[in-house]
Amino acid sequence: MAYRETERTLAKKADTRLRLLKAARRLVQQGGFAAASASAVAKESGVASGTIYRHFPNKSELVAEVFRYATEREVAAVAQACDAQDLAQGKTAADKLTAAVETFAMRALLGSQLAYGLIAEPVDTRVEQERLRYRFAYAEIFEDVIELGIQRGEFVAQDCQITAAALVGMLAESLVGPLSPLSCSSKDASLNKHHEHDDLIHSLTALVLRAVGFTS
Amino acid sequence: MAYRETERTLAKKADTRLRLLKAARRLVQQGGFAAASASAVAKESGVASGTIYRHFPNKSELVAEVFRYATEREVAAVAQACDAQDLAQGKTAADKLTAAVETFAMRALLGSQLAYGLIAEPVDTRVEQERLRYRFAYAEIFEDVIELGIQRGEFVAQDCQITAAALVGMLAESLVGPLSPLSCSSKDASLNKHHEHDDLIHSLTALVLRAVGFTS
DNA sequence: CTATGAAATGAATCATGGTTCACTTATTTA
DNA sequence: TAAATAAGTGAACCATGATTCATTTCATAG
Repeated sequence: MAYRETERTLAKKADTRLRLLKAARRLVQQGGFAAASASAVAKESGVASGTIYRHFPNKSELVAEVFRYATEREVAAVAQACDAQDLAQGKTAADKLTAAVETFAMRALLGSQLAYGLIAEPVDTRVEQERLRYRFAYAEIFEDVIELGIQRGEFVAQDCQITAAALVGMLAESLVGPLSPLSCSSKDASLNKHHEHDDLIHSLTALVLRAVGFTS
Repeated sequence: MAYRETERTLAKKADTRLRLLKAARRLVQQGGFAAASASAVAKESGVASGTIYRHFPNKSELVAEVFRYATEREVAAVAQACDAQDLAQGKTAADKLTAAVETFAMRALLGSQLAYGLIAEPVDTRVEQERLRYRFAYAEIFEDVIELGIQRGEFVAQDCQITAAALVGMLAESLVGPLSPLSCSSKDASLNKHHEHDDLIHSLTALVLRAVGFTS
């Protein structure tokens, strides 16, 4: 015999795989999923196009993994912001919901290209599956908070699932959808951006609180 | 000289063009825009694929025209439902908004494949432009009603544009989005469909009224 | 050094679906 | 009927981008 996988070779393989994923992510962050063609990913990570298929069964799986990874970060951030509003410290369900919306919105506004990719950009069926989970994940966070708010008498009684889905759609449309102030936005050079962002976020939190029937 | 366009030839030409549009629409209603490939449209309307290009500069324009036509019907229906709630007859802005939401929702639920195509299905850039107008058109209807409601003291003061966009996203997501009760829906055979539809619509109207800060 | 298994290469190939165009058919007027 | 003009045809063509695979390079162990 004469060959066996060793730590070193294994590490190198893992490294190449990771390089591919990171290159793809970089491309998505810059130009959306459309910019992450197989050859572009290969070039960006400094390997040949065929190499992709040594590490992934097909391009969709590579992209799906990028999507999943990016997604988990986003959802985790929102969940964390939500959990950080500790009821024991006198915080309310409304505080939790507000934190969730603010976090979602802030992150979407800052990484707008990524947000567009995750939320709105046309993707193939395989990746659309991941997006489905992604939206469900958000909806579940909202659902839990809304349920909590109802139990605590902060929010009006309602079908939490429908409201949660509606909130996801609401945020998606107003933050990255075609009607978003961003995509419609003029030429301004990020001077008033902060103001605009803050205004938008305030409007959205107010809107969401009203939607769940929060009565201050 | 020896040839001139006459009424008959002109009519025949218009007829073929119309046949193409109708065939395309039929395909979209059944299987979304994905089902309306050039050759499918040609086959469905009983002509050769090349004929399409005698009547449209390219496929996108044909599809865009189908989209625009379908869209105008939808928007008109909502606008009309809205206008039908005559303030002089003691109706309120809330009545108008409710009618708009109900109409939007009902139509989306009944023609779900078309709704999916108009609202959510991935389409090419040219058609995406039409979708932009489509969403704007809805948003404008909502915006006007919200403004009216604020003036009349029915709704809370708010940024009407943001709310309007958010409402569009809300309806889109809960009616045809991946989280829609429909796409998640089980196997049920349209027996309880009506109930489900009604429940969903009631939830949505209530949600929307809360969102605009309507206080009954 | 050499045999062996795996990773990398990248030009060639495939798949999909829109678009072209040389040619045929239809309609109209002299 | 002939000339003129336009509509219709559909196989060939093209563009895009994923995928394959014969070949080469690399790492390991005897």
